[in-house]
Amino acid sequence: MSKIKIAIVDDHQLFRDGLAGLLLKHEYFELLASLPDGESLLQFLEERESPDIILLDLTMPGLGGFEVLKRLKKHYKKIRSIVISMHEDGNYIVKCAKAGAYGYLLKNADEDELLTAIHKVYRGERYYNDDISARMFQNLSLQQSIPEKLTKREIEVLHHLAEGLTTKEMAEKMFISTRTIETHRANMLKKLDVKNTAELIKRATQLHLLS
Amino acid sequence: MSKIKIAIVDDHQLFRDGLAGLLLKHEYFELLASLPDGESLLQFLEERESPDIILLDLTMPGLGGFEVLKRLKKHYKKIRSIVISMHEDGNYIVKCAKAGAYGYLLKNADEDELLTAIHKVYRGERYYNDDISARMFQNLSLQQSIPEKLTKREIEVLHHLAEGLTTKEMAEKMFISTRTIETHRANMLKKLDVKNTAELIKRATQLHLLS
DNA sequence: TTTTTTATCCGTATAAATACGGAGTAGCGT
DNA sequence: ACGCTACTCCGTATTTATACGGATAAAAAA
Repeated sequence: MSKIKIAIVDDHQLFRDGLAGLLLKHEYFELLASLPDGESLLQFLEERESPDIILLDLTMPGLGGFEVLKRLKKHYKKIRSIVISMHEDGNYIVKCAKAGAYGYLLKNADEDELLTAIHKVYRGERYYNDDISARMFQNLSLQQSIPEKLTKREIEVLHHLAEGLTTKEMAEKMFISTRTIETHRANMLKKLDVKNTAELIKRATQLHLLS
Repeated sequence: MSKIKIAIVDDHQLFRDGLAGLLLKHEYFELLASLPDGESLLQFLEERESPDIILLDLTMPGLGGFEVLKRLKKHYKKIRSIVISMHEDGNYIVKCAKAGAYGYLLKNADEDELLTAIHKVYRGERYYNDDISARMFQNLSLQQSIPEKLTKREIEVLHHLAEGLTTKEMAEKMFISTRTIETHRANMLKKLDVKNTAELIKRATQLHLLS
């Protein structure tokens, strides 16, 4: 029975070493490469043999994890990636799934979970544990609740709102009529399906519109 | 010259192994123990020799990192802890510093940074990199802006506010007068030093009062 | 070129929030 | 026992937000 060929891509050596140490303990894995960034991976893939699975960090200097996922999806369809990331936010998880990731683990996943994920993905299945799935669904549910995006001006008003400005103060600051501000506010309430400004600010925070 | 005696405490074996592998590469470190939780550490300290430095995770089942820090501060004054955590939030960093941590690293710290931290802390200095320090100061700055805590009732009103309820609706839901709600709202505006409800919700979110 | 979207502004009206002041009572801390 | 805090509720007033409807013009998309 052939070994599962794996490559690790993570800019933190500490973490790569830990992963490598674990993988080397199991004889049905073959560690092809342990690489510090996306560029190294792409170069490796051009010159050497392809792994079955890539264990991929997201936040790396230069070519980031998302970009790597997209390139793999486009040019190396047979390679399946499992993202191993610090980010728990549903945004990241959804973005990874869309970019072609076969699985998503947090960096605090334990050995059993990692092994399970690798085997499932190797078989062509997806791996997302219950917690990760819940975050993904919660994020998708949040995104679904926005039928429409906010416009540039609305975003600007939103930021001023969050700073505590009144409609009158915003109008003065933006050199437009209070009525215009009123319209922008009303439109945002409708778009984000909220009752008032308090709920608007909360929803906007959840949707990362106030960063 | 004696070796620096180190213990690792982290519930994730992957991470412990990575750390251990790195430490064993350097001959001026002596790895006394690699332990999965706080209870194991305390037991180890009772029966075996004390390390100079503990590399300590925060989020562990059973006895958590904060509790461990406090116990160490109280009973093992000579042992210095460096927290190594996933949490980037200033709240955690400040809480660790207060609980007695000598240093704080994120789990994505690289080898050089880890070594620097260990050496500095071994000399009795603190180790917080620029980014960690900035988050700490930002958090302290936020906390300083609250001269007073919110009361139980105020928190309850705050949550309802964030759900979009009006003063009238909250009064009905909480079986109290609208005037009472008005007083709670006014008090919160004063306590958190904000101008209106929009800014209140934003500030409350920053202060993690709406989790 | 046409249609849609975005940004602008209006009249009129009601609801809600904020602000100034005040007060009584129960529970908690010293 | 006393003082303080938290919670309760009030009168009066102004400011602000929200809601219903409407409109024009420029820019972008189809």
